[in-house]
Amino acid sequence: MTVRTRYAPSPTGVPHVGNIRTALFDYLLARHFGGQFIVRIEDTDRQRYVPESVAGIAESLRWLGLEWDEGLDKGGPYGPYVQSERLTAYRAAADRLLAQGDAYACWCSAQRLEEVRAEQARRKQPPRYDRRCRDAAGSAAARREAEAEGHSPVVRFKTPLEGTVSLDDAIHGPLTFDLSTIDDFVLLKSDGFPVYALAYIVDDEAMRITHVLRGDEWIPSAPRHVLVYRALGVEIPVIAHLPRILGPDGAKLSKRHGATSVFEYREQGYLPDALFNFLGLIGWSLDDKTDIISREQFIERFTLDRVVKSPAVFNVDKLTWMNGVYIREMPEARLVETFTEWLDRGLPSSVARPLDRALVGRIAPLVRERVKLLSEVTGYCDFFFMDAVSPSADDLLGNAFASKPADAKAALERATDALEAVGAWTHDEIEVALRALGAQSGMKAGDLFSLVRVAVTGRRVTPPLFESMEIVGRERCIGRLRAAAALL
RNA sequence: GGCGCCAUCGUCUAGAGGCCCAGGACGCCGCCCUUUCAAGGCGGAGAUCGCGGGUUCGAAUCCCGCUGGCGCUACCA
Repeated sequence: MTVRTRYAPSPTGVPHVGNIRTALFDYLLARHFGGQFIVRIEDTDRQRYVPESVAGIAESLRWLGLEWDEGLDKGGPYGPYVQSERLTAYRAAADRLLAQGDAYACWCSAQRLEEVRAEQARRKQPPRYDRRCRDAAGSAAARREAEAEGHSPVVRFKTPLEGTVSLDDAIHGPLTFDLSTIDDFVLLKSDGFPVYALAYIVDDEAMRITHVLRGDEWIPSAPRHVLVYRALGVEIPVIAHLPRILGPDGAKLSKRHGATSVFEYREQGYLPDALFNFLGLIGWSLDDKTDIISREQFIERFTLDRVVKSPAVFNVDKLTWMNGVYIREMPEARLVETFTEWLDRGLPSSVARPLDRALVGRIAPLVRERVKLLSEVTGYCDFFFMDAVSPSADDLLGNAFASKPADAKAALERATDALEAVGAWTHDEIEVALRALGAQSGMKAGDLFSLVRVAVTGRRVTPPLFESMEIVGRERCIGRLRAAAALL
């Protein structure tokens, strides 16, 4: 039997990293066993439906490199892969349950349901449907009211009153629930749309899904699902409830903790490879020491039995570190391409486009090991691209010259002279000249260098100075040195 | 209120009775390298394995109880 997993998001907003981690595990499990990874849209909640988010889901999956085999824009043999287009199947399943006596029509109004719950709350009873429509008399009465008010019925599952239900979770092991705590839940809403518990089971069967992965907030409703599987005569797939991803305070990861959307991470300059690796390590591990893991390795090694039960806090610092690792390990050509993209976005419009790739190619080696986020690239190398820089006097003087600007000005002038005299404009020659100047003028080398650094780059923190100067070129360096001297 | 899930350094985790007075990684702190910042190297602090009982010659690992955190309790997923 081939393994078929599915990622079944609700199109209600932007793709959340917690959600996408489930997709990642679905993907890995399917690939590990050489099976199929399917994406199905669960748009049965018409209130929360956001049409544009379907495209966002596809985009985030593609960006992360979670290529699917069926669904979304790909179609496939078991389509449609959108629940709103499968309504007849749910209706048919509901009718079957109705005919079998496993379900019944409930005519109670939303208002009555609310009143019942309020009353139960008042009495400190667990809020639950009171099963008024479960028997003929109650149903008939409710129906008269409903028809007077003009509202349609829902279909409810007729939950057995006593006994237990169990399921064997692939991660949590056996889970058992008391039927007396489960009420008669809704299967089909009055608008004709199914509720999750009916829709996913019908679809998973139709689509031959073998493994269901979802967040463990679903555990409490799992027994209902077992009831539906049985009533429908559907074989229960492997069910795995994944540990959730939390914010630093232990609560559900949300906006107030920082970025939650996959796109926000992309915007901040995280690499898909890094996010893939990081997310793959939330709730799963390869062994006791490996944390940089290639996609191939993930696929080769991923199994459900190494998924942990406990929830995990999303540790952005580690993601950021990991992103730096991936940037450092990126092949040269791809690095240049990536840096060029980010520079194109980040550099002021005064810099001529298209950007000089050869130049980026010379800069990249100097910058790659200092960058943790791609969004930082521009800040490290804008001065290579600009005609002039505009350092502040304070930055120029730093601590060393704070009280003696005249000395700084003199040093800048002497540096200008020394650099004009340099033979070949290479970083070695530049360094020799500047060191000689430092030694003969009695300045600390570091003080002189940082003065020159700010003058040439406009910044206090930069890639290595001499290599940078070599790339910036003699003309521009000397011009910037003069401009800086004039500033003091 | 009811039901449920979870519980090893701040964080992610390794650990499936002796290899563990608990290993790795991020972060943090030192030192080295060094023209800034990184990267890199070396070292360090950091977990009475939530608590209390058992079982066992021996428990982070098995059992029971407790506590804490979190979740569910919708015609949302």
